[in-house]
Amino acid sequence: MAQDLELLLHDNTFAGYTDKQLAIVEAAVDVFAAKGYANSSTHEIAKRAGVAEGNIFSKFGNKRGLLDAIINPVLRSIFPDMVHNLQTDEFQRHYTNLREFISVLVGRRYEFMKSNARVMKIFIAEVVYNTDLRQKVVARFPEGYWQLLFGEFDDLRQRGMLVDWDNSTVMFYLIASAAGIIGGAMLFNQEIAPHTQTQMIDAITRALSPA
Amino acid sequence: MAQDLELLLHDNTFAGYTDKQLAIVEAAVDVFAAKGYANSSTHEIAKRAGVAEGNIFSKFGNKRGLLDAIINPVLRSIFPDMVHNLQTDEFQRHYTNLREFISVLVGRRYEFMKSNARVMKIFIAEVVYNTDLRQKVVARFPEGYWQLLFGEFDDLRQRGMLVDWDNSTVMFYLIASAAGIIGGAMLFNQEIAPHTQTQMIDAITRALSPA
Amino acid sequence: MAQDLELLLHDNTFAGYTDKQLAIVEAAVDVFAAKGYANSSTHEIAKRAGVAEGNIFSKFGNKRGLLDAIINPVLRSIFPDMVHNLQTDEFQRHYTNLREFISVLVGRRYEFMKSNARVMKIFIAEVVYNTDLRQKVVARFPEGYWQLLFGEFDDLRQRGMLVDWDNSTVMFYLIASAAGIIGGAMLFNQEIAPHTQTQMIDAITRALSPA
Amino acid sequence: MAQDLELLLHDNTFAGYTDKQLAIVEAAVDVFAAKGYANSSTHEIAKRAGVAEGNIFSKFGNKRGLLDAIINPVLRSIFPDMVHNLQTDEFQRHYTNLREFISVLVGRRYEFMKSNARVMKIFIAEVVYNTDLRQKVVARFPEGYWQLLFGEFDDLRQRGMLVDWDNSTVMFYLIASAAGIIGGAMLFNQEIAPHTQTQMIDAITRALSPA
DNA sequence: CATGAATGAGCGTTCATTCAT
DNA sequence: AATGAATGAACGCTCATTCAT
Repeated sequence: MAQDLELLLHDNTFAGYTDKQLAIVEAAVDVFAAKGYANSSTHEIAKRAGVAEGNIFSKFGNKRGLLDAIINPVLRSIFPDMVHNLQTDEFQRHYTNLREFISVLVGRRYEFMKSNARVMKIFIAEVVYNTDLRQKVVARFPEGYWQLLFGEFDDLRQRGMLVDWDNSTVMFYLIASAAGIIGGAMLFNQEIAPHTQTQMIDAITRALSPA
Repeated sequence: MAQDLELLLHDNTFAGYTDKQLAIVEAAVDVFAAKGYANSSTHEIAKRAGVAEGNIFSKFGNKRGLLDAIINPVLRSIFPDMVHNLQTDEFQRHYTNLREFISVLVGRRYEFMKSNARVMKIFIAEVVYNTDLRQKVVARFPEGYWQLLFGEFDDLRQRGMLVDWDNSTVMFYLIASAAGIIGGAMLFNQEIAPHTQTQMIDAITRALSPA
Repeated sequence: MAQDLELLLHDNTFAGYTDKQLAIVEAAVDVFAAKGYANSSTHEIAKRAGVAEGNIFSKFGNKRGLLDAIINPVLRSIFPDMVHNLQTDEFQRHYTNLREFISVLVGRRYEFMKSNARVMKIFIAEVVYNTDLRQKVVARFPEGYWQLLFGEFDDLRQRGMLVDWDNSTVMFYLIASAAGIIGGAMLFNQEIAPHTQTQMIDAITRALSPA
Repeated sequence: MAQDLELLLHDNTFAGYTDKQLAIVEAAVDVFAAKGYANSSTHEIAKRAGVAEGNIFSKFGNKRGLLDAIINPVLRSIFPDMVHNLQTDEFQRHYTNLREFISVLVGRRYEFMKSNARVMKIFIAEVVYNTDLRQKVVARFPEGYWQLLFGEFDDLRQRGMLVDWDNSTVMFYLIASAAGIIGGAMLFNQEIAPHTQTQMIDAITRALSPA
């Protein structure tokens, strides 16, 4: 939990929360991740948080509001406000090769997910049945982001370092295989050893290299 | 649904079902896939099936029994009884190269999943929170299966066609990336065009080829 | 069961019953006695009888009708049609002493109850909550019966063999203590050994003898 | 009801109950006694108590818990914790004759049952079908209790005041006939007039006196 | 007569939510 | 803000009863 909360606490969502309210969020993350949102009761969450059930509703309005309070920071964190990062972060530098590029993109996401496994599980379970949320995720990537990312692809391809596919197909393979690898590991509660991480990134790199 | 039922009807699980009982299964697949098992009510399923609610319980015992009736055929179909298939099927032939091997293994699963998208969604959602079911899936792969699969890996590796990793790491990448690709497509209700299928299999092949 | 049925079969209620219908009655006696009428299901009775559930309703109308078919013979048997017995049976002879009188009255009822333990249990449980049935029981004892019984009491009292109480009080003690003794034994599924039977009858005799 | 509650309120089981929770117990005693536990619905109990049905379950867990809350005080009251009462109460004094002894033992129970008729009815009906509860009743009489009671019997017998039977047979007659008398009275909702009480105790005394 | 699939009212129970304290 | 008793709609489920075969 400490890890999960560490992340959530960096989000301004939780500024001004009382100790009890934070305890509710902590407990909710535990319970939602263990049994799924629909199978969790506000009674159990309140008990685990050591507070009265009413507190959940005075702060979060309803059970759904509590879920949103957990999910929204994920939306903001894993898909950080791309507009602000455009000039900095992932695209400010020039990658000398495909492997370095993949390593940064995937590695960063893996670190995040590893540190926030329970919150991520809640988020993903919600995304599966929630079309609105799915569209919100897509909406977090503004036009400009794709331009920069695809620009990076184009650059690598011109230098003969990237397979000759549609940019969107490249992106799909990158996201899908990385998500499969990370999700698979999480499903069995296992970390990916550093050596294996290297192997995985090597493999994705080969996959996206020209034939 | 037509597609889903087509599959399920080939499974002997549904032999002897009355029309109403089949209608319940059809409706349940619809509702479970749309809202998740926990958020679905037997009342809604019965209404959609045009049937009295009691029928669900006289046939399936309880709500969970209805889920099992949907899930068990998946277990039998996507992970067929490997013990009996050892000499036949996927391992009877000799693959001339890695790509052919991957193409058969992955392609076959993709076809199945595409035809049974809703049932698969139900199955996967259940696996995430159900440790028992996860172990059942694992148990469907007996020792002998791994020996044959890994023997195939060893053979390909000796012929210089497979990356020099642990067999289990190879397998993990293969399953995880394929699952990510197929799951990602299903999440957005999209088929993978034949051309893209080729690209994906090419990519996985490169990923698992020696450096 | 054999014993219970032996009794019930002597009642003309069961004349013309098919084998299946008799099997239903047998099964119902078992189940009602074990779990109580309200906690027994027609499904279980039908299963135990090896017949389809519908048979219960085509023969007995409803579940209550099945209970009545079991209870009515008890009403007729344990409280036999007193009018017909007036000249015969219990009051035709002259008892030489109180003990002999009690021995016949109580002994006969005990034998009946021992042979029909399960049916009696069903009957008693029903009587507790069923005012109508209670009144039916009372109604089985016509005016003439009391006259004869109380006449017997008066006779014994005049001969100095019976306590100087109201006849109705004598009767109450007689019935209540005998019922308590027999019921207590049945509650723990135990027979009363012949030696103990003698002791009990001796005791009741002393209880009702003049001080 | 007032009477019943008077008793139950003296039991610490009901300390800390809210008004509504007490109303539930009151209503449950009414309904259970009138129709039997199995035929009573929580809906009816809640309605009669003027309370939402959910309150039953938040306080008592389930319907059975409500029955237990009614039954347990009976267990504690009618069969008080004998271990602690060994030196006091019924056995501390020396009875000068059998009648006095019976009068205390039976009279005390009769007073209790008369004041708690409905609760007793519920208790007895439950005992008939509940083997566990029957054993609990038996378990409330520890070894030491029997020793004292049988010691009292032995003492009376040596003084020529008690019939020459097994102690357990004496006890059985005592309990069974008293229970039959009290139960019979309760079955027809009638009190036993003081004069009749005297007669009954006299009768039991004679029954257990030497021939 | 016999069957058992089908029905649906009613049950015990859960739980998000409200609100007086 | 904090409490938890109270609420009642909705749930999964049971079971007496019906009826087409």
